[in-house]
Amino acid sequence: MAKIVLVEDDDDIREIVAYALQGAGFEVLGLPSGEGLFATPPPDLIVLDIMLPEDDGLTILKKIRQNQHFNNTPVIMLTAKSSEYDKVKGLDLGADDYITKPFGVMELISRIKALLRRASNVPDLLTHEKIALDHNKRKVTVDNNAVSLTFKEYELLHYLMSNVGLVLSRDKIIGVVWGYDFEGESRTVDMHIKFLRQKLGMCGEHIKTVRGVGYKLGD
Amino acid sequence: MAKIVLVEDDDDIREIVAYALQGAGFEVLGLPSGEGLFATPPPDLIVLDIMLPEDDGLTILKKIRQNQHFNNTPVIMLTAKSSEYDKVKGLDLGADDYITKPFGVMELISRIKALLRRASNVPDLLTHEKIALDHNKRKVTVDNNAVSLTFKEYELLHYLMSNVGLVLSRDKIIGVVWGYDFEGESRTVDMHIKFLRQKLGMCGEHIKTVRGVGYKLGD
DNA sequence: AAAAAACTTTACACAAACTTTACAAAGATA
DNA sequence: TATCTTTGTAAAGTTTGTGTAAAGTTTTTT
Repeated sequence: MAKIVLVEDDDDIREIVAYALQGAGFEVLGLPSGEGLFATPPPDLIVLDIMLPEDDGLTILKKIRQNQHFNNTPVIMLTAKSSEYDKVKGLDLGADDYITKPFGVMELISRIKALLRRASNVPDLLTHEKIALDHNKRKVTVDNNAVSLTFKEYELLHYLMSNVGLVLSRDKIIGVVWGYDFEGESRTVDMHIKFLRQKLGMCGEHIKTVRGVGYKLGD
Repeated sequence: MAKIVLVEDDDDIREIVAYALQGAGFEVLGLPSGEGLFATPPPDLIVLDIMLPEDDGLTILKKIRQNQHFNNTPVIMLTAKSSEYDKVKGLDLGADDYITKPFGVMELISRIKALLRRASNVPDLLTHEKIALDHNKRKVTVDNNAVSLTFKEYELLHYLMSNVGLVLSRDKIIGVVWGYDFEGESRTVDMHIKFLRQKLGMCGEHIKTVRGVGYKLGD
């Protein structure tokens, strides 16, 4: 079962949460401070109180992100302040999620599970017909042959493969791939579709034109 | 963070080294003699001057190794004499490493880190193609020939080798290798990639540029 | 204090990636 | 069929990102 380290200075809260997490099937190590956090092998996830006596939570988070062995460990920040500032600051430093006190234990558990799923080194793999896309490696293969794509081509294919069967309008595509501030109206999207179709070889024909609207993959 | 006790009689040296270690993120307790060493819980590591007024360093080391609570604590010996005799004697008694004065502070820090890593039983041998990286010894070889890397070059290569095949964005690289508070936006990362590629010789080409994103090793 | 090493910045060349233009082809409308 | 609209595509034009030399700065060593 997944190992979780819980850093929380308040003894009562720590005990209660630890108990609940154990009840949910996790292996829990509760720590009253960040001390000793790095003394053991990295857990699968860290729950970190933002308000700690010595080193505050953000400092510990920073250390986690700078540590070679811990920097990939997902972190959920626990905070009493719900002010936008703390949220943003925590997220920027690399917290994967945050939750404000008082929080329901069920909510914490479901967020932990979501995060574990997301972070579990199950490679982010999308496939359609003979096309495979590995998002961690940013690598695409057709029938097991590597295909080399440029930045925009890759982003475009990733968007298509994330929405197989759905029609994606030019506007949406431009928004997602080019960014919503993109201006020039022209054949740019079409061009990239063409390049993609070309590079995907016989799989290129799976990208279908929906006249008057946009494009879609499959179906 | 790791607690370190520094036993050194010279006030100046003690202050300077303690300051440097604190700057490196360690919690440091400086002692002018071995007295009081056993009064507190064992630290994560002890730096011990071999030349001390009363009990000399070797005697203290002996006591450390005989003490039930301290005998597993890693010890680095600090010595002015570089004679073989002292080295061997120190090592035989159970010092885990030694370093002769005058020493570079960076060297001390990296040896401390290596020792802490070694003591925390984190396995650390990374290889990729003909590149081998021994994280405990902090040594890199290409096709069994030692390659001498600077601090940042090493950190960068270590990060790459810890994530073979995965694309690492400049942001991530900066975060891990330079620290999240690094500011300057420039060609710094590229420069270090260049140096690395150069030093790795024919293996340099395994570091691949992923245009618009960052770099990756292999695949 | 001087010298060396490590690291960072600047500046610019160049190739890759991206965009536009212009027109051809295909589909829709009447 | 004639006409209008939308999409495909080749080729030319523009922008952007990366590589790298060289100079500048900081840190470490002598």
